[in-house]
Amino acid sequence: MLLRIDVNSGETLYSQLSNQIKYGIARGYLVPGEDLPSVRGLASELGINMHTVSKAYAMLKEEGIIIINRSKGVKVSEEALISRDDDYGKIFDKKMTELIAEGLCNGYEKDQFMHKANQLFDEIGGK
Amino acid sequence: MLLRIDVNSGETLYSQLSNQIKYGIARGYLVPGEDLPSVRGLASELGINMHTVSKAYAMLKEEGIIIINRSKGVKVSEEALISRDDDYGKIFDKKMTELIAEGLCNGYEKDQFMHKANQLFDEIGGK
DNA sequence: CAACTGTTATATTGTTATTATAACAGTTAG
DNA sequence: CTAACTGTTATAATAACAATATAACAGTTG
Repeated sequence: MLLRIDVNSGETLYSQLSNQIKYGIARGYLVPGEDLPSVRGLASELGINMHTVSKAYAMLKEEGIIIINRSKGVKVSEEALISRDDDYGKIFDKKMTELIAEGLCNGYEKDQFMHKANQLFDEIGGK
Repeated sequence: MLLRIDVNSGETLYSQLSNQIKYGIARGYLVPGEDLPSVRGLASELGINMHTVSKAYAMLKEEGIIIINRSKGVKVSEEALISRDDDYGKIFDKKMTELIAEGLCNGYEKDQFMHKANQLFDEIGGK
């Protein structure tokens, strides 16, 4: 899977990486069990520091999305698409509430929100 | 409207403020045309610095959500709930795509996403 | 043993967040 | 007119964070 980062996006590099990997899994570009590049390999490929990649991986590991083995490497968790963390519910609620509130302040009513969600799910290929 | 900030949340103070004001508008706690506290007043009330409040207000002004008058003060824009910024469409798409991808990685399928969105819209009182 | 894994440690640089003062310019009430 | 209020601008200090750079450590594998 192709990963790209933009140093001028305002978003931190590790956050960009983390988000793109999540998107890749959601989209099916990355499948559970699949190996991910090594921290050194990916850092070299992207032209960034090893620790920046390591931090992105650590965050994904914290969410249970990837599995890190100290000597074997990194792979997508077999349960990457399965609900497992109850604490995530609150985080998800907060994020969605923020998106809804901000959307409403920009003229996105419920109908439009739902329509856009449908559209994006279709693009991603979610069930 | 009651505003609260948490210095240990990880989220920046100005971002917390901005999000809460957006939520207040979406929820109807703040109505278009309504006056907002002065930068000094709100800073004092919250126990934070004037410039932190000013930054939050500047961001909301940038989004067209509030109106700032150098000598009269700050109020919610009359068009706070009306679509006006075409550039926001891309930002909204990106944010929702991130939420969908992350949700899928945590076991939130389309059905659950839609159900949660419906529920939160009901709570907020969106049409 | 050599080459690879992720991890840990230490240090440096640059940016951002937050606070602190102070001054400026426009508006409004007394 | 003055005093008290607006937001804005400037400058500075501190702390935290992001990113980089080296280096070493401890497992695993060919």
